[in-house]
Amino acid sequence: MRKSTLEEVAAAAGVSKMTASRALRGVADVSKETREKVLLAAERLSYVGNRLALSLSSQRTNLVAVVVPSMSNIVFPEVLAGISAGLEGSGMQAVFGISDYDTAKEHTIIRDMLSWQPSAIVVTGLDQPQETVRMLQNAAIPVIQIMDLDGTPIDFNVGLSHGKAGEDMARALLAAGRRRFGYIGSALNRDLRACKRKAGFERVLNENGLGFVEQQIDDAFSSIALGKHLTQQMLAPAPNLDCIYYSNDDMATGGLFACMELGGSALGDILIAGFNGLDLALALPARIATSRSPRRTIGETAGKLAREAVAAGQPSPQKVFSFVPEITGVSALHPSRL
Amino acid sequence: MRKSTLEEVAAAAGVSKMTASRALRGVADVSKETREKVLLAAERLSYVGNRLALSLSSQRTNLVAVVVPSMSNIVFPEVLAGISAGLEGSGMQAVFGISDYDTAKEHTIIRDMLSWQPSAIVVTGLDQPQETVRMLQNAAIPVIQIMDLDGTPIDFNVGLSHGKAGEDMARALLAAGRRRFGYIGSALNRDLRACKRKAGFERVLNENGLGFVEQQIDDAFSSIALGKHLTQQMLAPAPNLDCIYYSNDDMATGGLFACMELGGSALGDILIAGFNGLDLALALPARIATSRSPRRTIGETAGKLAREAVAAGQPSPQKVFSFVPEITGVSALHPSRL
DNA sequence: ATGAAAGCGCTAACAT
DNA sequence: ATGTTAGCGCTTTCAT
Repeated sequence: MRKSTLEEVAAAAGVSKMTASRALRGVADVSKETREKVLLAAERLSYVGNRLALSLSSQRTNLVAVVVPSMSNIVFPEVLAGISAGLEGSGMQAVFGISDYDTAKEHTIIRDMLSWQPSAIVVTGLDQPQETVRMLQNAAIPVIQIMDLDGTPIDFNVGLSHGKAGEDMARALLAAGRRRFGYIGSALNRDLRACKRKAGFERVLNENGLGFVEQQIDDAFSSIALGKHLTQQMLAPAPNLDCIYYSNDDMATGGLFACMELGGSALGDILIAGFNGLDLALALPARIATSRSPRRTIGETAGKLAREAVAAGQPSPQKVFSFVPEITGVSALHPSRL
Repeated sequence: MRKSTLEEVAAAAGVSKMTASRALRGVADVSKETREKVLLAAERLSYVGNRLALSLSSQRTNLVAVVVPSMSNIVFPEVLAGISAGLEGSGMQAVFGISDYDTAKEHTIIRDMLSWQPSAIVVTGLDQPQETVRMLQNAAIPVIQIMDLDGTPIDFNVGLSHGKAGEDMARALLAAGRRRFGYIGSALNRDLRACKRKAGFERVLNENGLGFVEQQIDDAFSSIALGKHLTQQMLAPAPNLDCIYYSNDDMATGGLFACMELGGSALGDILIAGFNGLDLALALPARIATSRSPRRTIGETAGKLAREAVAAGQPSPQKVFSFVPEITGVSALHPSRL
């Protein structure tokens, strides 16, 4: 069965293409009778409009392009769900691409997405290579950079400072009496935001005459299993640690599981600290420290920005939307160790 | 800065639109000199082709529409990543939509996606309402229904039988000596596949003269926190159970955490059984039973099917791709209770 | 190897 | 309230 066109619907309804178009779109100045005739014809032919033609003709799309680095932990899916929610009711459609934390791939994906003439584009982070930035600037649409705040935005910026998140966590842990820190991370060469958190954390340690006593860093992407494995490696020689800072909650959860299996002092004495405030982390049977990243809200804000920037005569005057993650689960050192 | 068009590139290169088009696409019969002139001009104008025009003109898109019910646990993001991977290198682009387990919303989303004239469409499940099925059939493109196998597919079908998954898990648990079962689930009115698993499980229990001793079912969507909460509710009166079957691994993980906090007999004696085989479930500090759904593979298979159905002269002759989830973590009942 | 003409399906702008 | 004309930016087809 061939797809039917507006022309066929119009013919079936005995009106012109234009009248059929207006009736279908619910535009003013179509008599009730005519509208019903057209709607009926469309129904009978199971007509589905062709957005390619619509958008080409009207010079506008309802598309928002979104590029995220990964789908393998729950953080970015939540951002995407937030964007979808922020767009809901606006008639706009998010189109997603996954860069796998690869800047070359990201460039290609952005290029492909731009070729669909989206009305706005959301990209993750502020550290795109120059040629990607140039391409985004040339696109002449609102560019919304999300998650990170540490850098120079092209246009709109919604996120948090990961450097500061690391600093804040370090300060909170120091205030709780922690002094002997380990660090466990992964894929730091690709996950720049995890890097910035680590750098911020280390900055504060250094200011206090401290540093990481132990480090375990792996090239693979973060996962619970990897966090568990690296923690086992770190704790095997029974180092004198009272806290381990992880690159994120997945890794930290693995760390907690490792401690639970080791039992004894590992569990009680070493505070596990992560980042994200995943639902998982909050439901864990033992407390871990974490900073809650407002990823859903970041998505929603980006979605709303996109619709405003497109719909209204004038886009939002506010360019930067800054969030500060809330720190939870920081417990004081066990009295016996003070 | 206005977006430049092919015409402008052609003018800048001193050739016709057609030649520029051929040069840009790398089509045969363009002299090397000319090609380079065009490429240079395109580069200078930072030309990005307009896919709307391309697709309208050529009557084909590189789009694969994908509709999933949710992004709030890791299962569907993994399916999406699989689809992206299965499409990689084909030049095709996946476009995602989220239905929130709402069939009306699903209908609208599918309609919207079809208006972009995708080359294939991937939808979750086999239980779309009739009018949605009709719309899909009228679209005259390959329809790939994923995840579920229990029902009548429109065209291609990639997934597993959830009824059978429930049956198999029940048999495995019975074989391990379990007899007193509880059930904990959520959103069963919307998550039809969880329903089918429960029904299959119950079927086998009934065949063996058994049934669920206790049930806790909530309307909210599944989450670790909800699984934990419902488990606490179920275990508060200390019922005599040796196994709890959960609607999925998120719920089951919450159940395990509840047991860990309760400690004592709850932890050792009650086997927690879920569904999906999440990485999380496999790294947990105590074993839970689960069936590993091959969600990534399902996604990849769907992606490959889409590209084959579109690219090749003839699409895959195989219409149904059936997977059987592997069951792990079923432990025998503690000897003292036999 | 290159170009000109026609048209994809729709809407904007301008009649009537 | 309805219709007509032109054109969105590209590719297809047919010339040359």
